[in-house]
Amino acid sequence: MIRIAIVDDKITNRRIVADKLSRHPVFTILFQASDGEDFLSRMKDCREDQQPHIVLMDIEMPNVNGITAIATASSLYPEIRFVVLTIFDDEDKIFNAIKAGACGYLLKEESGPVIADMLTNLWESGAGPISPSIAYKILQMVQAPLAPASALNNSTEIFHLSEREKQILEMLSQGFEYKDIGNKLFISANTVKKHCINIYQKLHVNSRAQALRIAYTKGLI
Amino acid sequence: MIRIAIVDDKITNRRIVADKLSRHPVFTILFQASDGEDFLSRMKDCREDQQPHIVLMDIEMPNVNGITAIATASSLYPEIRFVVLTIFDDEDKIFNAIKAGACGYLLKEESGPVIADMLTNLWESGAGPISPSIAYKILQMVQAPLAPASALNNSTEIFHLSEREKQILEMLSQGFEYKDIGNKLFISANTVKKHCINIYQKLHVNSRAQALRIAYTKGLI
DNA sequence: GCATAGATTATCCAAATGGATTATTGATAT
DNA sequence: ATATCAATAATCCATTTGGATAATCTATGC
Repeated sequence: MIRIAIVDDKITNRRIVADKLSRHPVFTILFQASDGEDFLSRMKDCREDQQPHIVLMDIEMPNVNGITAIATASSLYPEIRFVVLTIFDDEDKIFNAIKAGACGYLLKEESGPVIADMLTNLWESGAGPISPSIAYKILQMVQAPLAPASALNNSTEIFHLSEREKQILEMLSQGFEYKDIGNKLFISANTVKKHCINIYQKLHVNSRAQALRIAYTKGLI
Repeated sequence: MIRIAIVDDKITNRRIVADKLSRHPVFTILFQASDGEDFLSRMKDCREDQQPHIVLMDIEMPNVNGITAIATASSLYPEIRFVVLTIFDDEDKIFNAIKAGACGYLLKEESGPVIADMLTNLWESGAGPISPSIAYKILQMVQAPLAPASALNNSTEIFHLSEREKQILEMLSQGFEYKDIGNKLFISANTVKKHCINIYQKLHVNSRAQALRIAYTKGLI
């Protein structure tokens, strides 16, 4: 039984996909979420043995978009496979999603059997649904470690951290505590703390260790 | 003025190197340490603007050996350059030191001018002293990301973490707190905490964030 | 000009963390 | 058989952290 979660801001879209999947008895629709924010908060109070195996995620959504949601959740829940659900084949967005941690993508208008086939294949063999053109771009990215920060290291932007916040996250990763950072930056420890809490909110986590996990695994530092 | 620290368990060795360097007015011998343990503890109460620029480190030492000391300190103090001081050209040990974060090595019997030249060059151009055969091994390591955990990922061993400790460090990195980990492993949160404190001692740090930095940057997880 | 966002600071409070210490058990090694 | 080590657990205590809330000040943009 493959547990699925569907994240899309349009209820009709969610229903269409859910319908397609419900014809196949291997799938259970665990829950549906209306945006990235909603999804992340549902994941937080989700028992670990009841987490989805696969999450189908729309990209364009209010509050927290699909890219950011995948970037956050794929760090926090490394077991879960994230598949982007798109209407059209927007290579750049999908490419960003892959970098954020998605394992592939599906077109919404794909037929029920095709979707079911792709997802069971993902479940059984671990191979995510990826088009040849995207696959080639990824290959290039991996084969060119010479390429500067540009390709791999600009994930900071998708979390919308301010310069000050990036700076403080960096210092957190170096093991400094509030008052150390305050001393170095000539600001109060209270301010540092406030920045940290803001950072956690942007990363949708609630501890330093979780923030650092995202920072390290997504190359924010 | 280049600030130097010398770490060697034999006082005569330290004195010889210190003498060679003191003939060149660019160098200041900041301090000497008698082993890795001693070195790390001196670093802890070392004002940041008074840290050494370059550390000359022997490998074979009691308490904490040079490899472990470099692995720890190069994570905690990324600005500092570590140069291994060896008597003979033991490729394997040097290679391990490079993996741990050393930027090169020097033979102890090298003449004063040669050592001075190597170190000023390191200081000015960033190029550490490395022999061609070691350089080749490093090239292979970088060019073969296919190679499994063997080459890059077995740094766990140099910190002598027990299986349980590795397991708990892993869970710490996932952002779990004491009681979560206790629940998952069916042990008390107090025990988890005890393990953590033992881990910190082995990594020579005193906070979770610092331990995670070492874990991430040295591939322990 | 006014709205908005970022940076700054503070206070109160509950919870988590780090450190020191002690003790028991089981396995391993000398 | 005895010493050592790893894992387990508890207690006490000081410090650090996370969260909520409120306020001020400065750019920046419309």
